[in-house]
Amino acid sequence: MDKLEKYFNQLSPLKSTTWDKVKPLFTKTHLQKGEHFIEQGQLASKIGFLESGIMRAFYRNDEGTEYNKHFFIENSFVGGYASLITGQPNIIIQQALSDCHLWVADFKQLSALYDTCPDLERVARRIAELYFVDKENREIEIILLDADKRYELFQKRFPQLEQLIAQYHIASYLGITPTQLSRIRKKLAQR
Amino acid sequence: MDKLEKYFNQLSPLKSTTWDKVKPLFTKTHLQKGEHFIEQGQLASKIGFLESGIMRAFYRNDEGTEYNKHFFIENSFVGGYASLITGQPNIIIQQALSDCHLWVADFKQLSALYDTCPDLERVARRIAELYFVDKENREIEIILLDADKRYELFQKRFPQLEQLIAQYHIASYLGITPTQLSRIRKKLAQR
DNA sequence: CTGATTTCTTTACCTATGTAAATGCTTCAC
DNA sequence: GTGAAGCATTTACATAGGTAAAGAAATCAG
Repeated sequence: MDKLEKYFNQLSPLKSTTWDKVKPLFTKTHLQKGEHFIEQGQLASKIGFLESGIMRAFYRNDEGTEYNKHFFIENSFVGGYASLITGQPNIIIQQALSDCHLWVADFKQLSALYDTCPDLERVARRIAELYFVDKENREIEIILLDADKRYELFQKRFPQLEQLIAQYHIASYLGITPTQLSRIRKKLAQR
Repeated sequence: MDKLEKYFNQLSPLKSTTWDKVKPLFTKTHLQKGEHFIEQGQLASKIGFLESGIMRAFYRNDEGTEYNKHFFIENSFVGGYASLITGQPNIIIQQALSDCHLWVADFKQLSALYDTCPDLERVARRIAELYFVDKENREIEIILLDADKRYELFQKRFPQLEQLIAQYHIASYLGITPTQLSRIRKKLAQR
């Protein structure tokens, strides 16, 4: 769990006494390819730190249309963040796209430490802030860039990923159909 | 500045000693219709609380295409949030769409209080978290809903706004052209 | 009130992307 | 290695939405 400690510390240094309280809350977990970390409709309760593997977060509407909101690679937090924060039922499914190793903690226990460990709450604040900035950029990309450009951005942002996951997952992340992604790939290959 | 105090407190209660430190950082400001609160390219330094009026946050790319990311109505924070957080130059312009009354503070002075006032940092955390949830929902809407549905959502979310601002601002918020919005309005009127 | 300016709508045409179905191509279990 | 299942590509057609320009309506300055 060195990776987790490093991740925390680069956001904002944690006192060792805080880390001593945080550490025991996390237990090692394994997810097999295809398994879900969190389901739609339930209240989120746990937070995970992805040490290795690939996961996706996706939304599925009533008609069964899926949209891949995000891919997680190593050194990312997973969990129904919005549900944890708002206490509303979770609407985002998270699934392992490969075998995954995670450290998992109960979010209530973790956030209960905010009262006595302001340095931990600071980390939480920074995470929320950075997540927001991330989303803001993505929003602009979605609105202002066409799918060709978003595809190129995806390739830059997740260089390794394209080889490891299915095309239709990438298409869903880009907000288009596999058909359209195939057309785009053809066009780019011809240049 | 009662509204500001109320706003803080409903996110997470502030100690009165904290409020005593926060309050003097804010000074009253007026923006005329059309004035900018923050420009593209500069480092954000101030944060404002919109007491009355309407503002918009928009992105403008190299070709001059604008995208209205957000409308602010009374009781909202304005300011180059991403720039304040990351220290990178601001890319989002914020402009008054009507005469506006704001309370404005220097963000560095405000965030410097986090060290001594954990209750203030908690408010900051909650704001960041809620902003994130907001963006997450908007992302899903943009990808999965067509413009007709997004328009109806806009009308529900900002009931008063449609009368007060130009159609092309709404179109830009929806990520479409005024032409398309006009078509949608025509279609909806015929039902 | 009147002319000028801005905004909204309409039209004609074009492009990106969706849908559905057929065809290949991989991969994986056995 | 072989067959089945899943995946990617292609094709034909349909639709949402863009662009440009013109016309209609609303707003504003004097």
